[in-house]
Amino acid sequence: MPNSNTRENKKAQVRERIIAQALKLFERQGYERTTINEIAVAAKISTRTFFRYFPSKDMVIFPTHDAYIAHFRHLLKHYANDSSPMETVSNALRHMAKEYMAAADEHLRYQRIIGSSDTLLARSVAFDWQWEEAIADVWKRAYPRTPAHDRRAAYVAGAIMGAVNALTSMWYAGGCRQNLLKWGETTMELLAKGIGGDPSGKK
Amino acid sequence: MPNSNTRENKKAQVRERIIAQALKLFERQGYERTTINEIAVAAKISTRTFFRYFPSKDMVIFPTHDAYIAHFRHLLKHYANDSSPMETVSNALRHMAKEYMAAADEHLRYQRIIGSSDTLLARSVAFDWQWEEAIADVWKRAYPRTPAHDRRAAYVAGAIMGAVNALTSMWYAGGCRQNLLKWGETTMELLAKGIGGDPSGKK
DNA sequence: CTTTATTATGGCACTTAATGTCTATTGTCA
DNA sequence: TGACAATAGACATTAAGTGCCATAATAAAG
Repeated sequence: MPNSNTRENKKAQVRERIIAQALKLFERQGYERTTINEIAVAAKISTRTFFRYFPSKDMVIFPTHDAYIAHFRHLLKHYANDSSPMETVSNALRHMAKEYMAAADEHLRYQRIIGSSDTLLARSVAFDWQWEEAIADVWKRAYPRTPAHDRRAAYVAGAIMGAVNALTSMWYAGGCRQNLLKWGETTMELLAKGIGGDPSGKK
Repeated sequence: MPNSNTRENKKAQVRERIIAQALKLFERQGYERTTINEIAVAAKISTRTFFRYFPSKDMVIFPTHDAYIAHFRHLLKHYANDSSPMETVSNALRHMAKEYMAAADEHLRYQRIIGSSDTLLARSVAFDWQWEEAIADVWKRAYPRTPAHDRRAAYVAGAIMGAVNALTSMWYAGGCRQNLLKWGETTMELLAKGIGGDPSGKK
């Protein structure tokens, strides 16, 4: 008997099976109309076991979000020595945009499910706050820690993430076919130069 | 027999009673640990009747949000003839900031409850999208309807709402004691001039 | 290879949110 | 007053989520 079927291996398999079956069901019949029991049957486990792998139904959809945020924080660190906070964040976002475009199909699949349920939509926003926090930290590290600077860091991070969210939701709406990277650069440029101007003439 | 105690009147009374009792319970023992049954008992109705007044537990907290958004849209219309979209939105937000400060206690009360529950926190963000949409509409109306302009409208609205959210959440965190209006003006100025600059020297 | 300790799983009962159905009540109007 | 529609309550049901205990699978030790 080979050691290959060790406990962790098996657990990972079950986990993947739950996710795969759940996504299939969500796509076919909608998130709300899929019961945990159905998922359990499809994944050949008991409903009780489902809750040993995921704390709730919605968390089947967000298993990788923490990893994404960690990755983003890592990128911010990598670009930390760039000329300005704005450059650091821009470069990290550029990097993420490329990766998102490379895995567009998978992102689109998840986003279709999330977009079809108010519950999931609301949950997904909660994750965005962590991105915002990561961006704010860049500004906080770049300037002396005064209340005014910290406030500014929060405004700036909020504005960037607000724009990025608007950006990505349009990208998703268009089936991830547009050039996210280009849109992102336009957006960051807009934020850097100020949003008050008149766009006529250019573009 | 006076028309005063008509059906609608009675319904409104029950509705207010539910809200008042629910808020009291939420504050005392937390949102999650308060059951609908407890609310029903406190409001002297059956649990079934609760759901005739509110579609779900969380909607007891957001009964006025739609009204706020309608009010905001009205203000945007009122300032629509200002020199630029940015001015229109700034003025409307200034107006809202003053009103928020005037009713700080009530806002703080609600925010305390919302902030204590992930569910409510996630839900409240869903309402913000409507504000964002209203802002985007101002830009869309101001410029010819091309995809590029519409995208720009979405970025700008996202950035403004992102910054405003960061702003208000700090205001709430500080117990609504700071000058929201002043913070708001600083923020809008920052967005207008561009967030890429170096804040050193000023402030 | 057998025994023992550890850990995952399944079954069961229970709580709570939410919804449908049926019945009783209560205002409203002729 | 009596008929009608709106409203509330009681009861049953589905589904999410949790605690508890018995058991099956696995790893470690003898």
